[in-house]
Amino acid sequence: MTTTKDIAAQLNLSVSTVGRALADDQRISAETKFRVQQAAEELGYVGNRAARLMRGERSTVIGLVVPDVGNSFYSTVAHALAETMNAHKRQVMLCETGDDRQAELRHVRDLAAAQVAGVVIVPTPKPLTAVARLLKTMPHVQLVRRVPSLGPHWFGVDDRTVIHTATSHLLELGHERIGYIGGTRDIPTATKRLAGYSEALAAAGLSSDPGLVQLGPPSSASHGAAAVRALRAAPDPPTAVVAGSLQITRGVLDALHQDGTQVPRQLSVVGFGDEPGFSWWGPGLTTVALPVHALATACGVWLLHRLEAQTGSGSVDEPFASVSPGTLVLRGSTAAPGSASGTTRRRQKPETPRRPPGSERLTDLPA
Amino acid sequence: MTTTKDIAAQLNLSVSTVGRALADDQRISAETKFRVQQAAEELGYVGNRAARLMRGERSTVIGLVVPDVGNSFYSTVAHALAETMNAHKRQVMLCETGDDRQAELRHVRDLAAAQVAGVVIVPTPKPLTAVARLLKTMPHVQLVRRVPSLGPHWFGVDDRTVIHTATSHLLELGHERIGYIGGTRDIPTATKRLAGYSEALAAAGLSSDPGLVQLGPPSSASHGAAAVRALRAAPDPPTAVVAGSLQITRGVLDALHQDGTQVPRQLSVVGFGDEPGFSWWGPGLTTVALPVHALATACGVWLLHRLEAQTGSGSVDEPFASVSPGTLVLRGSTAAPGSASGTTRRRQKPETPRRPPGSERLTDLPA
DNA sequence: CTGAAAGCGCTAACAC
DNA sequence: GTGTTAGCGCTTTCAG
Repeated sequence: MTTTKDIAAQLNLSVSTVGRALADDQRISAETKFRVQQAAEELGYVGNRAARLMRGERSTVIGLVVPDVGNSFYSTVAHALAETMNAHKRQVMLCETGDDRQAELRHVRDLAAAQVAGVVIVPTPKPLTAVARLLKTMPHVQLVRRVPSLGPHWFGVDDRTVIHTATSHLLELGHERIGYIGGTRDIPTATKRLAGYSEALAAAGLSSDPGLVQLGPPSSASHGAAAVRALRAAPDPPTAVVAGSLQITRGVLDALHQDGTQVPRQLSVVGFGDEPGFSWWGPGLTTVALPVHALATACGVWLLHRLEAQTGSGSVDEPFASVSPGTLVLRGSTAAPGSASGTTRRRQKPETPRRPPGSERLTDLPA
Repeated sequence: MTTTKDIAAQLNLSVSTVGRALADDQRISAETKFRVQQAAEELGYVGNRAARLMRGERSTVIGLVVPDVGNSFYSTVAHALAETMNAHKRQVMLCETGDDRQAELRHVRDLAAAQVAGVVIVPTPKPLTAVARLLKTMPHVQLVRRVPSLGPHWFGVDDRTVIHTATSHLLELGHERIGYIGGTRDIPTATKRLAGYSEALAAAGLSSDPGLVQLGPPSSASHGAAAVRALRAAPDPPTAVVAGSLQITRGVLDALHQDGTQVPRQLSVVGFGDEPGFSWWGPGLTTVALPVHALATACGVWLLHRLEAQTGSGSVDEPFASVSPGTLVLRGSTAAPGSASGTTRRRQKPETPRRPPGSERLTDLPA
């Protein structure tokens, strides 16, 4: 590795002159600057970030802590953040927790050791207290999931409303036995979603039947598959189901496809999140689309703003939270229970598409 | 930020004693060690990586340079690598190029400045020469795409064979007019894939009709959509198409779904890569599955091995290249041209699934 | 067993 | 316009 010293030696200059020349300092003669640039290029000089960091310069690295980038939800987040940070000459350090608290702690500790400028974190359900302590020492925002102990700054979706809307849609179609497949109650997000479901039922004057609720790991497609089969196999099966996470949706779709279940005739389905392929599934999946990319971008921009503001007057530290409503995308997987259309219509008959292309209806949710 | 100095002051010790205690050095008394550990915990001490780096310690960070993590192909790569590095207490720095050479250079320069231990890179089509120069100074491997100027180490798939097999499958079914939708020739990978297509045709004694080949940006779904529509609209349209990239496959599927094209009756389709959802598309997509996760993991493991070997005798630097064959997954989207089954069979009739679940045939390709 | 000192690469005072 | 010096936090001689 070439250093400023090397290039100083080669040109018979002092290191400081070289440093100043590279920093384009006013008081260095144009000629010296040129010679230095030349030599630097020639020797393949690359400034040493570690040294600069030690001198107190702020790092340009942002930590991103997510459960799993393999999950397309989080890969979208990673992409959006990388994009945003890239535009501001910053780097992203990728950390996967696999929803394991120990792994989360290790990563946050590493980020602290690396002196990162800031952190965007999708926390595990119940982070260790050490994580909270460490995060206090660096600017950070929570994304999607929100754990109060980690701080007030958060960007996410309105989970309660999202599932409420999904459930209400089915209620409006006339369904009375609506199943819900979601994450376990230890995850705050999952609790809110479950509440949205229950409240929608309550608002319609229906009592919620515990037999219609299946909770399990939210990041597991197999939970979704098993749960929808369990619901269908029950003595008094639901006429519709709401999926409470992206992976659960995947599992449900796979199971129904494999079992040859007729949707929406035998069962109406509302998904969570909108992925490439959800529109081709059976009659097209009615689902709640979430503005993941926009959310992550907003989160990144906010963090950047905070970092820059912090450099000046350190007063822009007021708690901030942002919620995005989802968007209900109406496709073919939902219909009135036992409806005529559901029984007579051939599912996905290619000659006569149910709707012309691009005619999907989008319904904005109330904030 | 607490430093060793702070904790030394608090305990009336010297920094060196504290350092040794934290490093669990032999010659420090158990009691002193304990007190130091205590104080460190209490003050929330986190070792400063930058300082250690300056002392010549190797970084634990690995750079990952990809076109776009939003692309599920690369998000799988990122996941696999994060997982692998995580298991070895290493971090991953995520860099997106968007297939832009300037962005690629900036990122590689940043990685060099950060003194990363190694780099896994999916290079842009024609990297700037500065990128090659920089990469020479650090251990690196190319992934998927291969550019000779960047070095000999590479992990990828056998692109030629993959598309050759896809094409041969259609030829065996009796197709004679087979379209190919791929990436432009400036991308090495795309060139090899095109060669696989041409060679398969040649081997069957068919001359390749330039009108059946549509080249464009490989990461653009809209290219795939436009291309398949163009092929179908041509005076003498193909009876089958092969898609030459993941995003192209997505575009093709979307277009055919929107247009209500009957697959495989009107057109047989072979995809590239296997994604969640490809099995539900229409009659199920016949496609070439690629072992992306395994490939990226192998790549990561190799790099780790190299890094550790390098510490000892620096002789394990022999060129290495690994190719993985794909796996042809046979589903419903391919059939003989104008075949009886294609014309009479109802597409994806749910009551009687074409095949029982899990009965997809997998065909291993020859290496 | 512990302390003092040097130095990694860089920059910001402080000379001249 | 350029050189000298000091010090960021840590490890690692070399002395006690």
